[in-house]
Amino acid sequence: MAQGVADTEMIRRQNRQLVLDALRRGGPASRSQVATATGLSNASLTAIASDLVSEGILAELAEAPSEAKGRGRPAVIMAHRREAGYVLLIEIDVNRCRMSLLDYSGVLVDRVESAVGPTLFYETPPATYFIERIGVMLERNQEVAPAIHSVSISLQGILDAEGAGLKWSPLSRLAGHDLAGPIRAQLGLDALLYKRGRLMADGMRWLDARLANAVFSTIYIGSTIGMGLTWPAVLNAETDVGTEFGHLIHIPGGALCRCGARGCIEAYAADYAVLRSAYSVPEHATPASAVPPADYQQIIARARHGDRNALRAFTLAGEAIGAGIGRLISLFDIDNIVVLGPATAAFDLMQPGIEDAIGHSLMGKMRGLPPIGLVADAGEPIYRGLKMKALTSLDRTFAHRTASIPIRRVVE
Amino acid sequence: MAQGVADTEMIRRQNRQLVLDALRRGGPASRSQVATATGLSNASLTAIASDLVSEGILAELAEAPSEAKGRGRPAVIMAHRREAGYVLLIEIDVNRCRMSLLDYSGVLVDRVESAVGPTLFYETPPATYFIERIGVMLERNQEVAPAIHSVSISLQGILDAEGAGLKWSPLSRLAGHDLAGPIRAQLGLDALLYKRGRLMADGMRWLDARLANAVFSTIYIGSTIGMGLTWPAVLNAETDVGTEFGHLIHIPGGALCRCGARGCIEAYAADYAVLRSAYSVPEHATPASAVPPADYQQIIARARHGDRNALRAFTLAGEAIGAGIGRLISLFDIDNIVVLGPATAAFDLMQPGIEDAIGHSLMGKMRGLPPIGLVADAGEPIYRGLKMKALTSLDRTFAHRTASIPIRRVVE
DNA sequence: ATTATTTTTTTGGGTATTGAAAAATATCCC
DNA sequence: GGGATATTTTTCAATACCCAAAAAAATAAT
Repeated sequence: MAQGVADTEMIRRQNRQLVLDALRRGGPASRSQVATATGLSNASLTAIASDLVSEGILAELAEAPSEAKGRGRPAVIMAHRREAGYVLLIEIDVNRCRMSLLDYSGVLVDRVESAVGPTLFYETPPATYFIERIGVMLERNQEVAPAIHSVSISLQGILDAEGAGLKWSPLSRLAGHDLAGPIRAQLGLDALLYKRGRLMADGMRWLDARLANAVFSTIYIGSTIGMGLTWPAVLNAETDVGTEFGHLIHIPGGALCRCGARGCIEAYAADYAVLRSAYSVPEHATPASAVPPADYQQIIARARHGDRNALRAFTLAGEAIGAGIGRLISLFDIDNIVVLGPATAAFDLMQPGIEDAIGHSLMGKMRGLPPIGLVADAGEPIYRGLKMKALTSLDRTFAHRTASIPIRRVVE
Repeated sequence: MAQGVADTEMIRRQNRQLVLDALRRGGPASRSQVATATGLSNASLTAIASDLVSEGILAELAEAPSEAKGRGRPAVIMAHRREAGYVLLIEIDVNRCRMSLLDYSGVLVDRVESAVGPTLFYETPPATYFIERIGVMLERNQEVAPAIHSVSISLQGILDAEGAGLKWSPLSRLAGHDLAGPIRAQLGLDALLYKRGRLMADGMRWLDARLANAVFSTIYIGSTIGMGLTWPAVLNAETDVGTEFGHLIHIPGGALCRCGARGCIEAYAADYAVLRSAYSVPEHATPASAVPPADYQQIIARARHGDRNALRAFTLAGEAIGAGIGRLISLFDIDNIVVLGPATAAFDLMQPGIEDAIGHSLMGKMRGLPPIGLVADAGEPIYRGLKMKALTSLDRTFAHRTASIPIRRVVE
């Protein structure tokens, strides 16, 4: 019931998607390589590939890779046709807004970066701001502008159920507005909103081959706490969970969080929380609005020199993270955890607290602490996650090949 | 990649499943009724139904429902052919073990109940016990025994990743053994293990039509705390999450739980915890091994008469549940919650604590408390959930109609 | 009897996949 | 240079499935 009637068109749609996915994952390949990768027969690949090429979705590369020259009919390498479509990516955080224009093969075509101030959205409604910024990009790339299919936006906060806006965000005044609606209305572009924490996890799946088929969670620890949870993709289902790990209550009535609640994990483990603890500021004191990286580094240095208060601050942070992981693994079967962000530099200082907290929960004792990897730079996973979301969404559109969605060609 | 190649056989498999599902959900129906229910054409239904009937999976009912007599060719009502296969259900808890033998239409064929004592598995290894009990049932039903496809077992505790046994259980010595293996080896039956909390949620989806398409959670509050989380079924994916809500840490280092950890939700909200609080026993005192229902009722009565300690006990319980719900909705988008078990009688006493705790978390403030339904009897949802799991698993087997899995017929 | 009505089956057309055979296009080697 | 060999692609014939429309079946109403 949940799924509809299966018919012959659906077969083709699914197999087209299989082909596009294989190329997305494995890069340019010949028909027979794709056939073995997907499990489809060569005959089917002839049919599917010739459709995709004639529809302008795939292109045949003129030059075969020189190393692979052997006897026999030379393989024709196929790849995503770059001009088949374009996607626009927007990453926004407290400091900057970065826009990237990518072609269908994932190559960066243009990029615009702008500074974001704390009062930006006091002056300009978010949708207006995004539309203006996108306008700049469209202006700069007028030839390909009509071929842009969607705008994918990376955001922090809590998405609303429709994915049209945010219900809450650490960026002042960003939440509470419909973003997708105005963008669609004024620019005719589909806006796809993604939670930053989730993109981090998706990005890691693409960046680290060992994670390709794992169920894992990423935890970003910096000025906020962001968590993402991801399962291996099942062709149809988008296994997505709207997680808000940083504001999971660690200790009821505990330390004051930036969000206004008390006892959130963030209020113990974010940079401002560590500083607060390290300087023995009461935990109910208003959180600092921003922590200079140097200050955080200084606390790390102090802790490494044996400063009790600094060490205690990281222990408290570790306990909050550990208890959070304990709660997480009580609810999900997780194979791996990847910790990202500035706090990776202090991970060894938090580790005892983490392990201690894990050991105090039943599920922690049962399952043990999953292996934890460290990745200092969170920017790359976010970008990769956003990029692959946008491109695979385009793949899906193209796989459907309903005549009603004509492929917009730019160059002829 | 994750999903395989789609071909014409898969279409039929999927559409057969659609037909079987429609009958499972809507009860016996004619070909044209099923056609409109599934969206398949009448022509396809003729083909699919005639296959299913000739394979002995469906049966045509001799008598059409008398009320529906009108002009025109009379409809031929089809239903699951009862003798197509059988399933065995086992529900085990601290008090009893109940075995039910069901035919393919879901009708109860035989039932055996036995008492379970606290030391049962000290004397007999669990697998041995189950095999012996199943043996009794097979003995009593020798004619249909060869047609039993699987044994589905409802258990409390933490399932291992393979679903072959438990990693932990509140029943002494039940965990840590392979259950599915020996049952398969000695009886040739597939054993399917299910977490009781999860079955409760699945069962409620079948029992309450309003929940049919909801994302919801059930919370059992009694001598243990059991949570289940369920999403509307997507044909292929089994959206299952191995949840252990009762032993989610509520307050790190807090009240002593039966599991040995400190601060679990259970240690505040289970019956023994309420008694402990109400009698002002220190929260680190060893939990009572069992609480007579009358004792629990008495605390409820006291609270209703204004007894401060009793009221406080339920407030603490409510806060633990509420904080747990707050954590749950921080990680999942949940439309509804159903509370089951003995504590429903005291729900109004816990409600202020629940609402208070929810209001203290960011996500609670954002999303608000989801509507909560109360169902006193948890037995019925568990049974229904287990039954439907077993039968739909059989449906899936039959939908596959690979020639290698012959339909075992009993009566000829 | 004949007509109207409703369900089910049959028929014809269209689209998929696949294995096997054929075609295409290189390199190898004398 | 020309035949042998090797690989990749394409073509072909067989088979499976779905659907719309037409036909058949089976009953009630007139």
